[in-house]
Amino acid sequence: MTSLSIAEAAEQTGLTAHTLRYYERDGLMLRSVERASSGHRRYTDEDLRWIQMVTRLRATGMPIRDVRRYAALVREGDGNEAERLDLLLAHRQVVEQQLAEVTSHLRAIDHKIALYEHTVRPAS
Amino acid sequence: MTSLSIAEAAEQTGLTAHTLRYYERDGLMLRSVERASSGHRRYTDEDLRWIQMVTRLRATGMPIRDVRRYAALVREGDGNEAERLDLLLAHRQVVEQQLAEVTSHLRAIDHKIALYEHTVRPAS
DNA sequence: GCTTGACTTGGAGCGCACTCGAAGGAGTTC
DNA sequence: GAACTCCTTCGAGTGCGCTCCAAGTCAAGC
Repeated sequence: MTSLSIAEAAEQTGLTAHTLRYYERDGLMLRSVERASSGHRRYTDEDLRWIQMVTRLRATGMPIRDVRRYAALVREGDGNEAERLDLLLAHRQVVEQQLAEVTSHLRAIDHKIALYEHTVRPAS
Repeated sequence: MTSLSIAEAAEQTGLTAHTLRYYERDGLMLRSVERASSGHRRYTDEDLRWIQMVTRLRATGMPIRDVRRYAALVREGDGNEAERLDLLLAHRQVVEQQLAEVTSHLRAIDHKIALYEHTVRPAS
């Protein structure tokens, strides 16, 4: 099991060291990240996998507070899988709705683009 | 040609009156909205169509400052269609990339959901 | 003429998600 | 042992996009 410094974890996850510390103190991690004798953080593979999940939730627009709720459920351990599922399903629905909305707005913008392409290169 | 009060325009566009005023003072409108003798704003159909375009750009994640740039180009009048096209094409590319990213993250989340569904209802 | 309600302005405030700065400690390199 | 680098914490600052407030104006109804 490798364990990484915060800078290495930052590089691996694509987040900044600042953000990793921020996530930890904001309750988004499953537990406090382990420390070397120097007090420096040491990230395990498990930490990295969790951060990846957090990244996915964030990248799909889940607010920090909901990620925190989800983390709390996972932290509690077995028995609340139904709640976790509810949370993820609700999120999924929001995301799909947003995708549909953005897609439809994008189509309208595409129409505008087509008009401008006609104006700019009338031959086409 | 109808002309609407700010409250009516807000209802029509789905924005708040606050936001409509904010857009105007932040340079997102094509020109100052006309006023009744009382000083109250009167929105024309043209205003509403423009606000719809702004809404589409915003809903697809275009930052206010870019909407302002686009508004400035349209305000300038004929002759800069190529620039407007560039701006929209650049935006379009960003949006498509984001859609792809969100979609891929969502698929990963769906895997997680499938796992939980298995835990919660093992029979399925 | 008084009240009511919709509107006006300028400017302050807010929620979110970071992002950064200052001051200091530990470990490595010469 | 001095310099350098990487890390620590606490707390403040930033950028975005609204969102709201206070004080005032105007038109209509009673």
